[in-house]
Amino acid sequence: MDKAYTPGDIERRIYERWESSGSFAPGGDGQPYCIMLPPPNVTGTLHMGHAFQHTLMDALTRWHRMRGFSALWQPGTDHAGIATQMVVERQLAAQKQSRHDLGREKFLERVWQWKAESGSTISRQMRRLGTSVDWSRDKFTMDPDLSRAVTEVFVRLHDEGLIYRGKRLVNWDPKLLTAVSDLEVISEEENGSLWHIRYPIVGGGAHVVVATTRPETLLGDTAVAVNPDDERYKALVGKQLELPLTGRTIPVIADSYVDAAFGSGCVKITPAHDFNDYEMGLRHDLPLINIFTPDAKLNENAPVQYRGMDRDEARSKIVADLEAAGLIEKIEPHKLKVPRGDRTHAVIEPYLTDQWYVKIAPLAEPALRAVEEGRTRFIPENWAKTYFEWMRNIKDWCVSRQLWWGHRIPAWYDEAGRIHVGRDEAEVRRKHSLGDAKLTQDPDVLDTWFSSALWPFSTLGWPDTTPELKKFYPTSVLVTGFDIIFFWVARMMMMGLKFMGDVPFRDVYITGLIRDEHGDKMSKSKGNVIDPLDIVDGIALNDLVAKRTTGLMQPQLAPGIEKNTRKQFPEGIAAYGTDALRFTMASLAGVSRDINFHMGRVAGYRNFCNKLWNASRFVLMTIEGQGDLVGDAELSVADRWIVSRLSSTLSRVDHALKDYRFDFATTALYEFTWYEFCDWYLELTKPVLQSETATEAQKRGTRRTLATTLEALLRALHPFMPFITEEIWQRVAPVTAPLLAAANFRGVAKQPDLVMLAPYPAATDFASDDQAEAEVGWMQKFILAVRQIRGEMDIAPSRRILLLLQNASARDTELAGKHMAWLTRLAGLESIKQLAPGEAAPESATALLGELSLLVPMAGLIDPKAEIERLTKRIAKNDSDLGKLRGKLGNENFVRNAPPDVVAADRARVAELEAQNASLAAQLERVRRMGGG
RNA sequence: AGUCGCGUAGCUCAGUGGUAGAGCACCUCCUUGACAUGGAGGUGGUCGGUGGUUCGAUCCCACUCGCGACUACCA
Repeated sequence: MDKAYTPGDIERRIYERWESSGSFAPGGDGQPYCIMLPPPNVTGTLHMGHAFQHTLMDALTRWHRMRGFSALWQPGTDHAGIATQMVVERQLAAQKQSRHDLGREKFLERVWQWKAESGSTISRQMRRLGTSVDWSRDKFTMDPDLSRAVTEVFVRLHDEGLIYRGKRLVNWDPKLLTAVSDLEVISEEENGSLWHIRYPIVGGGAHVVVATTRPETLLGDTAVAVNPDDERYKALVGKQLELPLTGRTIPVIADSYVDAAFGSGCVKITPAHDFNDYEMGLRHDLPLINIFTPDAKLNENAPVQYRGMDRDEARSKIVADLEAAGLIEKIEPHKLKVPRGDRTHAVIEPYLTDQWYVKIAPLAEPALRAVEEGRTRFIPENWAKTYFEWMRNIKDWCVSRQLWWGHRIPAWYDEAGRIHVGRDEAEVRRKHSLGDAKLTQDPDVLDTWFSSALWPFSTLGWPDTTPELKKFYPTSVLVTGFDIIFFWVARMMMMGLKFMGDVPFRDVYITGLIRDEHGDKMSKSKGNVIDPLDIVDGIALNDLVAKRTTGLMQPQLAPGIEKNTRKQFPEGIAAYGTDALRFTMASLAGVSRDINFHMGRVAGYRNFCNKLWNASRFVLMTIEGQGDLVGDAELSVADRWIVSRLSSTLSRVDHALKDYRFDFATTALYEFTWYEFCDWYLELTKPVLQSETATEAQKRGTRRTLATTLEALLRALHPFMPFITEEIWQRVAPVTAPLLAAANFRGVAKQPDLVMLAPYPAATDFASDDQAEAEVGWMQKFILAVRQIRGEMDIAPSRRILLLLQNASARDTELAGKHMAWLTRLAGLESIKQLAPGEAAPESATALLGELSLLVPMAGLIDPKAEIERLTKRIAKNDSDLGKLRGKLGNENFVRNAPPDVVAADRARVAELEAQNASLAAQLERVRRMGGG
């Protein structure tokens, strides 16, 4: 094995082996376990959020697979209607073409072609991350079978009256020329103005003032509203006003929606261009005057001088004309929330159109109940509240989009304009006895999320009753971000309950959102995006700069981005490998909502990979050529200790993973590997293996423990770092195979070829050993105490020192004698000498281990001043602790009310500290007499 | 306005009704036969503030300050 772990070539080779062996498909007849991959956009690329979530899903899948579950991780991609169509339209625009130049059919061909070209990018990236999805079941939302499910759902919902067509105000994107759902509208505060406009009262000479943020919509006003209780305007209700610039008159109406305290207390009402006004219009039977074309230019309902103007241009002109007419009272700066399309950022226009809607209340109710009753569980459970909040206030879902890329709505119009819904044209004709009447299919497509909502069952073969559907639905867990609870999770719940009669998943694990190291969202315009594969493979600084500064929407940001990038990554990014990235991701997966990503963390786990690699190198070097591991073997206390520690680690991991605490699981494994296996156990094996007096059975016991512990550790780490564990395991497994076979381990006579198919180690596979833990614990404290003296006294590691034991108990004497070889080796001792009771000790630096004093003679080794300082510090620390404890014990309420064991523990602690301080004080006095003074 | 979350070491974060933890950073010593992507030791915190409950609060409760997210609405 090489001296350092180099991930690059190993990873590709191993993935290829896994995939070609068919090991990703659910095998065996174990309990089903299923995760649905949230389908990424087919033309997208993998970002940090994917890397994060996919790591967690892969860890869960591999963990269950190794535990004998029949585990399916279902992959697939989403057609992402708007996003994908926009990409292709942009490509066309570069050639000065629009989709209309091509026509629907040709345009769709282009999109399919683009899908074919770029669709493999994301799956290639997923493979690099070790993703163990069942590629043989890969799905795309517009595959024929999934499209069939979409049509089926639409038709059934329509037949039940849960899908209807209606004319009402929708969120209209004038750039895309399509309706979008409420969720696709992002409202953010922007600076605007509040225009106060005078509306003359008919026949009076007086006027009322209305305040508006959208003066151009004045042309569509059909009333002015006041609060019915507003004394100022009571007399005005029912009167007519002159609507400026239009020659129309409009009534003053009273409606309690109006807040008398805001502005002048008079509101202009434009029912065709504002959601609240629309509602008010319905209440008061007001006419609707639509003044916009679909691309938000003024139409023929506007006075002729404004027709054809863009809404912004019209605003300026109208304000100027009002001003000229003396009808502007004032203009104030005003902050307002501007609704924009989440894809186009165009200002969304409430617009009156015919659209298809899903009647949501009857679907939401069971979905709400399922979570209330715990049939689906949110983790962390707080997210259930967010879900409830939305589901209780949910509004009908506009599902039609005036796009071309997507699932065509299965509705046909006859020449009389009647609508017929059916699975296909033939069925429609049959069902409605339409003969060969001329039928035209609805040109619209469905919201992308409509098909996504069916994902948990459409991918498993619904509407057919397939074996997979029976086996894997409901799925085990959904892993996703909180940003799509409404878009996706809630809708899957509704559709799953409606069409499968059961929840789509038992658990919903909501992950945090990956941000940059400052907590900022990663975005192209901030220039802080990191491509996960650049962490895996590394990237040179100049390439990184180029990647971050090309294709910017605002090219003027490039210099700043370049500067920050060069500052943050002066050397570019090193090739840390997939396992380091994955371990980092898992270690970040706690309960918090925002996750700040630090490259330093990855470097740390890259080092961890290297540590594991080198520990394995040591184990293999130690074992190879040293004979058969099967045979008489005697386990040392260290051997029994590491096995016991492994057992308790595995128990921690098991609990952590059952709670989706990937951070705890990785910490447990990291601590065991580095701090127990490497720092202690490997060092403890050396004196045994190099000993001239140890028996062959003792050496075999240690070699065997080294091998089996490492082998189990590799299996335990595998869900988190699949590549390095597979690579090392391939070398270790042949060594341990005969042992496992001899023990008929877990009834598995034959070891599998891959660690990914090996059984996950269980805590119960390894013996707990309290006695070994106690003895090794004693040794550790002994060694640490000596090291502390060495460290603080700056004694070179190469310098062997003499250690004197004073006041040793029988047990101290026994353990010190029994473990002499370990103690001298790990503490860097020349020898250990036990002082007889009453025997005088030379001037020494002291450490205490309970009653036992460890003395390091100072002569020629230690500066008395340093020892005085050290002792003084220890005593001061003890005094401070003693002060607190005595205060506590002096409070009779504490002694009376606290649990007896707590009181007893504190008393014991006081006694111990007092004894220590007495001993330390005496020592201090002696050192002072000797050198200090 | 409503809902939710956060405030713990220089940084990023765990955590607990009973002696404050990790990683990174920092300081000292060390190339010793797995590993300098390493080893040994160390410095560093009134756990945002105030009050309450309790024998005891960083933890539970109330209030408060600061930060953030989401939902709705703002003429």
